[in-house]
Amino acid sequence: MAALALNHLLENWKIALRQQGYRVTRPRLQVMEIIVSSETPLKPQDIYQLSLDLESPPGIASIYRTLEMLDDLGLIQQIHQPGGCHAIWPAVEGHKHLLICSSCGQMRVIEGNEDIEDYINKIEEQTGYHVKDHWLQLFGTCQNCS
Amino acid sequence: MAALALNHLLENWKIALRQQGYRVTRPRLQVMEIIVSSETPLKPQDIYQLSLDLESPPGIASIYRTLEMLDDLGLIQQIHQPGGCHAIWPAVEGHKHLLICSSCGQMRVIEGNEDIEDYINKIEEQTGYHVKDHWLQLFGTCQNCS
DNA sequence: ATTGATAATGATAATTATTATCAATAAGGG
DNA sequence: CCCTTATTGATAATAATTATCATTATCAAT
Repeated sequence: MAALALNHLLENWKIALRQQGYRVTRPRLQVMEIIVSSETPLKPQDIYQLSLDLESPPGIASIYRTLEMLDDLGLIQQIHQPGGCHAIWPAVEGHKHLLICSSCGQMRVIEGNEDIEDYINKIEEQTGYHVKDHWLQLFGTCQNCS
Repeated sequence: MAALALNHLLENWKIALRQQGYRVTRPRLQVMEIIVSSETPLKPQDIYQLSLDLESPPGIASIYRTLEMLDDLGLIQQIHQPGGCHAIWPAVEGHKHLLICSSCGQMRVIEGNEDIEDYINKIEEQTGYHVKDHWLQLFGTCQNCS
């Protein structure tokens, strides 16, 4: 991330904190700087390890508290990666997609579709990435629950 | 899941175990039955709780060991749900999608696209679900790593 | 069907991750 | 520069997962 955009994001976060009545403290700033400076998604323990290089690192509890605050403010989001979640389901063949009811938890597996392939091809052209796999999950309400 | 399809899946799993030299034991059967009978994705502790209703429930360690085995055999997959992962990233506005390099971990945020909307509309018609949100993540190799 | 080699189990200790507690500290309005 | 009180750090408590090891049970070979 470019340093300018990075500082801009950090300034916006500080403003958001003050607007919601949160104090801008050194431990919070340390955690926020680590997050916005990172090229990759970080877990709480990742942040803790990185913070140990600082002169006066925050306590582990403050890291969790800061993450909870940032989440409440909608300033961070979860990233779902292979190995990251512990809920399991029988494996399905090929590129099926998942449809989950937010109300009752029921899950349906639906056929993958070429519509997505077109989209992925476009992204590969635009970014130079070679896409090998994709996950699509849809969240909503099933007929029973609506 | 219909009882017939359920039993068929379980039989296939037992065959897969034997083919790979794993023994088919009672604790493994108990865990596998709970998984294939479930309407919703289950976490290890969910399975443990459900197993306590059985006459002679497996030990917690056997549940984790069975899950590891099923994962090695490719018979189960992880399901990613809200609150399930702990990796975080600055929140993005709107329906952006994620492009993650499997090699270096670098992540890019890309614009959501109407191509996906068409696909979702089709799914809503087919299933009767009302889709409120979606996640799309693409995994591959960035230009640097390829 | 019985035996025997050994994979697998159960019980539990150890480890790791997260949350709760509370006296001491520091942010920021007045 | 105070004063109020939100926040912190240290650590205890809780929860989840993994490791250990003597005992048990599977299943191939007889």
